[in-house]
Amino acid sequence: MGLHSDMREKLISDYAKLSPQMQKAARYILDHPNDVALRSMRALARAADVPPSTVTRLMTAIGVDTWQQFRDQYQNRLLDLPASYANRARETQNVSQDVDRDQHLLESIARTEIDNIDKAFSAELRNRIIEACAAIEHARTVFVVGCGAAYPAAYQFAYAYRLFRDNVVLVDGRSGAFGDQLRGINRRDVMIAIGARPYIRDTVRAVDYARSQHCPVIAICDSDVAPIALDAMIKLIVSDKSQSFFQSFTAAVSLVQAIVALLVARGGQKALERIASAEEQLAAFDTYVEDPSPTRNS
Amino acid sequence: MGLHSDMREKLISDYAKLSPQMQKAARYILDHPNDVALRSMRALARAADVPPSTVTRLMTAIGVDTWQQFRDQYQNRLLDLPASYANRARETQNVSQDVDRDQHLLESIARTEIDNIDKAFSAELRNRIIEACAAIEHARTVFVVGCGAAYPAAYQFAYAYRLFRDNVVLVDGRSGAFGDQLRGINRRDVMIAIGARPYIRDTVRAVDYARSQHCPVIAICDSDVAPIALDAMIKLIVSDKSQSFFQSFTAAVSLVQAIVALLVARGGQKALERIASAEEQLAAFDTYVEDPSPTRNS
DNA sequence: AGAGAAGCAAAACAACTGTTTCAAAATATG
DNA sequence: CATATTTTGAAACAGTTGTTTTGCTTCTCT
Repeated sequence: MGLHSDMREKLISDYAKLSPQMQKAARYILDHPNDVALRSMRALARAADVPPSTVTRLMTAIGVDTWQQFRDQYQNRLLDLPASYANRARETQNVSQDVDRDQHLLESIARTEIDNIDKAFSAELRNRIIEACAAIEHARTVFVVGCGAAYPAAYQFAYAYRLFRDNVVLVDGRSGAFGDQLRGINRRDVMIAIGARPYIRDTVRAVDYARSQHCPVIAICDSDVAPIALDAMIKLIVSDKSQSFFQSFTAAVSLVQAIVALLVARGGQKALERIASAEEQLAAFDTYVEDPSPTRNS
Repeated sequence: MGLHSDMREKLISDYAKLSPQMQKAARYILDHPNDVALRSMRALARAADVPPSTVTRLMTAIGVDTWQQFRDQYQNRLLDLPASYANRARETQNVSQDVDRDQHLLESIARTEIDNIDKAFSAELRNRIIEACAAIEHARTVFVVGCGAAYPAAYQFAYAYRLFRDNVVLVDGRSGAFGDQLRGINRRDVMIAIGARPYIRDTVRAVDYARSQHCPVIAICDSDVAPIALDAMIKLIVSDKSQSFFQSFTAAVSLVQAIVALLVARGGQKALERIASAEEQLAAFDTYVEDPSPTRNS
C-alpha cells in the first residue's frame, strides 16, 4: 500500500530532527525520487553534494536498515503496480516454510495470475487489442490455431465468436490434417495463433503456411521472438508466469475474451441481434436446462 | 525519439542471426525490459540463466558499445512512460471518441477479470480447493465435464493433469454419447463438473448420472444452487461477471490450473518424475519445435 | 576555557559491477 | 574422419558499489 510513500513520509516527518547534512541529503531525495530508483547511492550522494556516509547515516536515522530496502520502494513506484506483487510474493515465500504450505502456494498463485492479467491489459497491449479487432472485422475468414495448453484459449475464441459471426474456423487438427482446414487461406483472411514455449510444431507449421499464403497473423504468445510471432502483423505478448511446472494460459484466455467483447461492442445492434438468434437456436435444440433462480450475489 | 524501442527492434531483427545462448539472453531482455532498467547486468544474466559474458557479447552483436548505453535507454523509457500515458490519452481522444470508448471498455474488463480471480482465491475458496485436491488424490478415476463455454476449463484440467496421472477422462460427448465415457463410474471415482448459467443440459445430465452412481462431485460453477452444485461434495463457486453478453470463465480456468499446481506440489518427487517422462514422450513424438532451453521463470 | 558530545568526511573494507581473456567444447567444413 | 571455425563459460581484471571505521573538527555547557 504505502510503498515508496512510506519512505517519503518518514523523510518529511523526521526532517526537522535531522542534522544539517542529512537534511541536505533528505531534501535531494525528496526532490529527485527517480535518482533513488535508477542511480547508485554514491552517484546520488555526489549529486546531492554529500559524502556517501551521510546517506547511510540517513538510512539508520529514519529507521531503514539498508539502502537497498529504501531503493526497492522507489523502484517499485516506477514499475507502478506489478512489481509490488512480485515483492510480496517474495516476502511470503520466505515466511511460508513454517505455515501451511498449500495455503501459501494458492495465495502465491493468485497473485501471479492477477499480475499476468494486469500485464495483459496494459496500455500498450490495449492499443494492440483494438488494432486486432479492426483486423478481425475486415477479415473474410478468421482462422484460430492453438494446440495443447493453448487450445482452451483458441476454443474459447471460436466458441464465443461463432455466436455472432459465422466466418471462424477453429484449426485443431483433430479431424485429420491441418491442411483441410487451412485450404484457401489468403491475404483477405486473418489467423489468430496462440502459443507459448514450448512451441508446438503443428501450431508453428500452421502459422508458416498462413504466412506463405500472405495471410496476416495475430500472434498471442509469450515473446516477441516466439516462432509464431515472427512477421506477425499484430503481436499480443502475454505473461504466462506460473508457480507450477505448467505455464498459465489464464491471461491468454482473458485476452481472447476481451477481444470478443470488444468486437461485440463495436458491432453494435447488429451483433446483439445475431447473438439473440444464436441463443434462440440453442434453446430450440434444448441445449439448456430451465433455470429458475436469478443470480443472487452475497 | 525511439529510445528503448531502438534497442528492442535491434534485438528482434537480429534475433535469428544470434547464437543460441545470445538468443536466450535477448529473449529474456525482450520479455523483461524492466530488469534491464533496474537490475545489474550480472543479476539479469543470472535471471536469464546465461553467463555475464554472453550479455556483453550480445551488446557487441547488436552493435551497442557498452551495457550502460543499452541500460540507459531502458531507464529513460521508465522515466518517460508516465508522461506518455497522459499524452497518448489526449491523442486518442482527439483522434476518435470510439477508440477512447474501446480503451475504457478494456480497462473495465481488466478490472472485472482481476476481481473475479481475486474472489476465486479467497480464503474460503482456498480451503475448498485443498479439500478438492485431497478428494482427487484418492479417486480411482477423475471425470471432467464441461460443455460450451466451460469446455476450455475442463480441457485445461484434463490436459495438465494427464501429464502426471493417467486416470482422467475428459467427458466431452464428442465421440458420440456421454454414456460411453461415464460407463462404470462409481463411488470410488470423482467427477469435476464445470458450468455456469445458462446450464447446459448435457453437463447436468452427466452430473445427475454420476450422482445416481454415488460418485462424489466437485462442482465449479457460479452459484450454490446451480443444478450441478446440488448435492455436490465440494462446491467451488467462482464469479463469472463480465462486461460482455458472455460470461467469463477466466476464473474457472485459473482455479483449475491452481488445482493441478497444488496436486503436483503435494505429489512431490513422484509427480515431477512423471511430468518429466511425459515431456520426454512428447519430445520423442517431435511435438515441439526445437527450443533447447527449458522454461525458467524468474 | 576546556571537557565532552555531536557532526562530519576521508579512508578502508568486502562485495559486486561490467568487461576481457583464454582454453575447452560444440559445430561446421573439407 | 580430421580440421577449421564458431560458440561457450570460467577465471581474471580494474573499477564501483554500499557500509563501517577512524580521527578530526565544531559546537555546547559549567
